[in-house]
Amino acid sequence: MNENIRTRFAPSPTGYMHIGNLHTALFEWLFARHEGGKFILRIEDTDVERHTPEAVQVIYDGLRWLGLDWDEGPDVGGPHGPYVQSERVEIYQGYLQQLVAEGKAYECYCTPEELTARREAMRARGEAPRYDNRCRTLTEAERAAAQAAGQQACVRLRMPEGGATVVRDLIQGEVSFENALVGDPVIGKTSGFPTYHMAVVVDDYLMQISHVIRAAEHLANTQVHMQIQAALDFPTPTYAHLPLILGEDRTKLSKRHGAVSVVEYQEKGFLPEALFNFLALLGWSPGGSEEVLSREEIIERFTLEACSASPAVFDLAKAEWLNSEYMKQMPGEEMATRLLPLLQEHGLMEAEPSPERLAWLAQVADLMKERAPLLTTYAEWARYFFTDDYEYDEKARDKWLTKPETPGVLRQLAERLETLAGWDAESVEGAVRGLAEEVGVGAGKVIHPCRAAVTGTTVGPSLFHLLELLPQETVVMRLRRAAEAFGEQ
RNA sequence: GGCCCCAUAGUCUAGUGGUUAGGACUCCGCUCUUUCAAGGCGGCAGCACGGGUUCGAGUCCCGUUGGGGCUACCA
Repeated sequence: MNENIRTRFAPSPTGYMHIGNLHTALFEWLFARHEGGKFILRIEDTDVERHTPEAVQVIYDGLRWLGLDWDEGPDVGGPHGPYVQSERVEIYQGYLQQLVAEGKAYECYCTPEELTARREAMRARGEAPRYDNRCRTLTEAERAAAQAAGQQACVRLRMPEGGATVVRDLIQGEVSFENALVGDPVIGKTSGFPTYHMAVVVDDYLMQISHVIRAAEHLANTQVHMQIQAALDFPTPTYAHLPLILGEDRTKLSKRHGAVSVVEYQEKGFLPEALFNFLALLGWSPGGSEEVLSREEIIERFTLEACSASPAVFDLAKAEWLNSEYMKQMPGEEMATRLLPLLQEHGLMEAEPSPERLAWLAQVADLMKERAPLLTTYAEWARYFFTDDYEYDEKARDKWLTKPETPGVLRQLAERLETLAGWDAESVEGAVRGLAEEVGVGAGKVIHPCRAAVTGTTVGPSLFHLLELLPQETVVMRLRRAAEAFGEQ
C-alpha cells in the first residue's frame, strides 16, 4: 500500500469517450490499484468552446461501465479540488502572473492571424514553422504602446535558448529534445484561460500526481511541461507514455475506423469485463501464456515495466473472441441479467418478467452461451426462443424444408409430440428417435427437419434440450406450420 | 520539411547474446456429434533491409526503409 502513488485520468469533455482514452484510463487505474495508490479524475475543459456539461456525464458513464472507480474527482470531491479546470482559472492566473513578474514568461501581442501568416511564410521558405519569439524582446516602451493601443496579450514561456530537455520515461526510456528547436509556447491564452500545457503542469503538481501516465502522443509535449515545471520550481513527476492504439490501417484510431466510442462497444454487445481484459492486453503483457484473466489477476500482475512502447492495432476479432470466452464462463442467471435489457428492447421479453420467466431465461442463456460472440448476436441467434415470428434461413430451406419427404415427417412428429405425456429432453428424444426407427430412417432425418422447422436454422444447441425449453404446443404448432408451408412442393 | 518514437506471422504478444523463435486471435484442415456458429486435434504463417560488434545476434551499435506521434491561444 502506498498512498503517495497518485495517478490521474484527465479527459476533456468532448461529448463521447474514445476507446483509446478508456485504454489510457484503464492503465492509470491499474497502476494505482496495483500499487495501492489513488486514482484521480480531472476534467480538462480549458477550451471553452468544446465544453459541454452533459459531456462530463459521458465520461463518468464510460469509466463506471468498465468498472474504473476514482478516489477523487468532480463528483466525489477530495482534498485537492476543484477537479474541473474551468473552476480553477484563478489558480492558473496566479502562477501565470508570477512567471511574468519573474521574467520567466512574457506577454505576447501577436494576433492569431499574424502568427498563421508567419507560419505559412516560414513553411513556404522551407523552414520549420515555429514562433519567432519576437515579443520576447519587446522594450518597455513597446509594451506600453501595445497596451495603450488596447492590444490583447497572451502569455508565453521563455524557453531556454540552448541545451536539451531529457524526459526519463518508464516506458519510452530516455528521450531528449533540443530546447532551441521550439518557439516560446503559449501558456496563457488571451481569454485568460491557461493552455493545456500550463493547466496540466499546475494541476499535476497541486494534486500531487506522482505518475503521469498518458498516451504517447504527449511525449513531445513533455519537453514544454518540464520547462514550465522548471520555471515554477515544481518537481518533475514520473512519466510513463503509453503506446497509441491504432486502427487496422495503422494510423491513430479515429472515427473513420468505425466504432471508436465506448458506447458503440456497449451497443455492439460487449461485456465490460471482456473489454477490460482485452484493453489491458493492448500494450501490456501479463507474462504467462494465459490471456483470459480476471480483473483481480490483472491488477495483481500489472506493472508499467511490462508495458510495450510500440503502438498496437485494435483487433476486433480478438476482442470478440475474448467476449465469447467471458460469456461461456458466465452462469446462466448472470447472462440472463445482461441479456434482458437487450431482449426487451427488441420486444422479445416483457417489461416485468416473473421469477419463473427469468429462471427460464437463465436456462435459455445457459444453453446458448457457448455459441455467440456478443450479446447482440446472441439475441439474434436465440430469437426463436422468444417468438414464433422468425425466418427460415436459406440453408434450412434448401437442405431440409423443401425436401419432398419433410412435410410428412414433420406431420408425424407433430402428432407424436402432441400426445407426449412428459415434456422434457429425455422424453422428446425418445419420441423423435422412436419415430425414426418406425419409419426406418436415421435419427438425423427427423432431427434436422425438426430443427429447421422449429428454429428456422440448421445450427444451434442440442435439439432435445432446446425443445424442452419451448412449450409443447408451440413446438407442435411450428412443426405443422412448416409442414403446411412446404407441403405443396 | 524539422524533432521524436516504434519495428518478432494478417493482428496482439513472449523473448533480454547460444531457443527446433513460445503463446493467443484470425484463417485452413481433420475429428466428435442430431447441426455448428460449440468441443477436441492438427496445420499455414514471423525476427523489415543493409552494415558492423562478437566465437555466436531476434536480442547490442550505426544506417536505410516503413509506420506513427508532435510541430495550435485543441487537449
